[in-house]
This record gives sequence, structure tokens and C-alpha cells, in this order.
Amino acid sequence: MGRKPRCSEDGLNKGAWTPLEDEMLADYVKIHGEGKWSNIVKETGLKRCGKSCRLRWRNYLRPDIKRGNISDDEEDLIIRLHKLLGNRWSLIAGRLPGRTDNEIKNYWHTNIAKKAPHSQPRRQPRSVDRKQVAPAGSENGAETSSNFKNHQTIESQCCTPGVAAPTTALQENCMAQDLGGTLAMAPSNTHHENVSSRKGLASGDDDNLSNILTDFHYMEDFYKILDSDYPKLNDINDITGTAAHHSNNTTQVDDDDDYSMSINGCNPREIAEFSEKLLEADWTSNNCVQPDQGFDFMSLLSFLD
DNA sequence: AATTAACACAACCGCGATGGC
DNA sequence: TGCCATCGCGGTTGTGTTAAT
Repeated sequence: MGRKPRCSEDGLNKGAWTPLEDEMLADYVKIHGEGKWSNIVKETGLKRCGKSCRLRWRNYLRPDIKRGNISDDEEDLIIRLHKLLGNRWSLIAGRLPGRTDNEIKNYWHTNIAKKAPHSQPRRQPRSVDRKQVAPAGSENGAETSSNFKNHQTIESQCCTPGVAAPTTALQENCMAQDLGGTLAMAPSNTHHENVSSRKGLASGDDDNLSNILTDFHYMEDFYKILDSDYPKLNDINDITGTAAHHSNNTTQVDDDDDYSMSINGCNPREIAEFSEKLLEADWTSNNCVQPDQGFDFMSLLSFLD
């Protein structure tokens, strides 16, 4: 719907940015702030489309950008988050202070993906004319990029029509409490677009129960993927002191509740509450972690351990 | 030193989502 | 309610740099 003309039209510049263009863009943002990218052309005379300006600012000019030298810890976190989230680069970037989605995506393709046992090089050797390679979506093209798509990611689980996960209530409940609390530790601010808006993640709305349940399937895989120790969940119970009864008793749910039954003994209301809790953590914004906010990077890493 | 292959990353493209009118 | 402008995202491409021959 209603697409603007491409950047290449209207006599706008393309390709590498010049220092002068960078300066003009930075000056504009300094004065007007981020957003309203399309006004830049009108107000500054910069011959770039708004889209290009936004990208340049977000990926290159922003003052809090940390460039180059992705540390081992960061790489480890990227790998784990990728297992968790799939190719949701912006979400991954949101957990890596100063890193951009583009940078992480590039880093993944050039450094991490090729280390993966089952992955193939992203690009064809130069001897192969790229024009002859089938475009993405066709069988050949899909093969190249599907190394990532085929990853058994939680995202794919999320997108699957909701089916109650076959995990035990105890596991779900414990994971919920553990994960919810841990995620909440991450500094966050609100962002108009969050996980729920993109993927229909639960927001406490009864209509989203299936999504909630799917998300707990997600949690199950999450722990599997991260090689977590399920038996340790008992220890978590001891800490939270709230989940133990679920292992022995089927939770009763109010009759007037839309949740007509408990799911494997796990109270759906608790699931919903957890989901809300989960969503309190902003998983999308690159701004969620500012350099001066003391982001507990190691805490997140240890959580993922 | 010249050529070729591979890498690294900036930038572009198309699409979906969202909000305003 | 539908249209349009805009934004944000993920996938892909282009191109400069580096390594290998």
C-alpha cells in the first residue's frame, strides 16, 4: 500500500555517504531529533531519501554506536540469542549495547554462520555469476539463506498456530517465573513496537491464549537449545516457593474464566501474567541499553547459560 | 607485481505494520 | 472505513579491502 517512490528516483543520491552528507544528517538530527526522516530532504537539501537517512543514522552516525571488535562474550550472546530468536536481528541488537541490527546481521553472516556445522557459505563463489543464482524464494536462492531460516528457532515455534505444549506444568511454571524475572532485570524503556505487536505474543488478552501456550512451547525449546538443566528447575522452585504445588495438583481455574481448563496443570492465568511480565522487557529498541545505564551484560550471559 | 578469490560491511530493496486523515 | 505516508525490519546486493596464488 501507498509506497513512496524508490530512493533512486527524484534525483536523490545513492551509494556511499560523503562526510558532508553525514554532517548534514547529524546536524539535522541534533536539532530535530530522530524521526521525520522524510522532512530531511525538504529542510536540509540533503539529496537522500528519508529511508536512507534513517539507515545511515541508525547504523553509522548515532553517537552510542560501538563499532568493530565484537568480543567473545558478545559473540556468544549473539549465538545464543539467535538460537532463541532466529533472524530477529533488531531484537538481538537490542540486547547488545551499542550494536546495530545490521552489524550483527553482517557479523553473523561473515563470522558465525560459517562456523556453524551445518551452514554453508552465504554467498556463492565469485566465479558463479550471481545473476544466474535463483532469487530468494526460489529453490536455489532459498537454499542459501535457508540455513538460517531452517534453524529450529523459537520464532518458528511462535508462528506456529498455538497448541498446548507437552511440557509439564512444573516446567512451564518454573521457566515462566525464572525467565520472567530475569528478563525484567534488563534495562528497558517502552517502545511502540514490541514482540507482541509483531508476533502476536500474549498480552494477557484471552484471545491470545493460544499464542501464550505456544510461547511456552517456545520456552521448552529455549531451554533445550540453551542446554539448560531441567532437573535444576526444582531448585528454582525452592527459590520461588510458588510452583511446587503445580507438580502435584491440577490448578483450579475459575469457572467464569475464559480459560476453561488448566493446561497440564499449569494455571493459564499465571501464564498470562508471565507473558505480561515478559513483555515489560523491551526486546526491540536499540535505545534500550544506553552506555550509561550500566547494562549487566554478564548477567544476561549467565542467564543464557 | 598482477590477478583472482574471499571477506567485510555499508547500503539498498521490498514488504508488512502502523497511524493519521 | 479505506487510503496514504511513513517507519522498521529482514534479506540481499554492491563494493572496497585483504589474502592467496
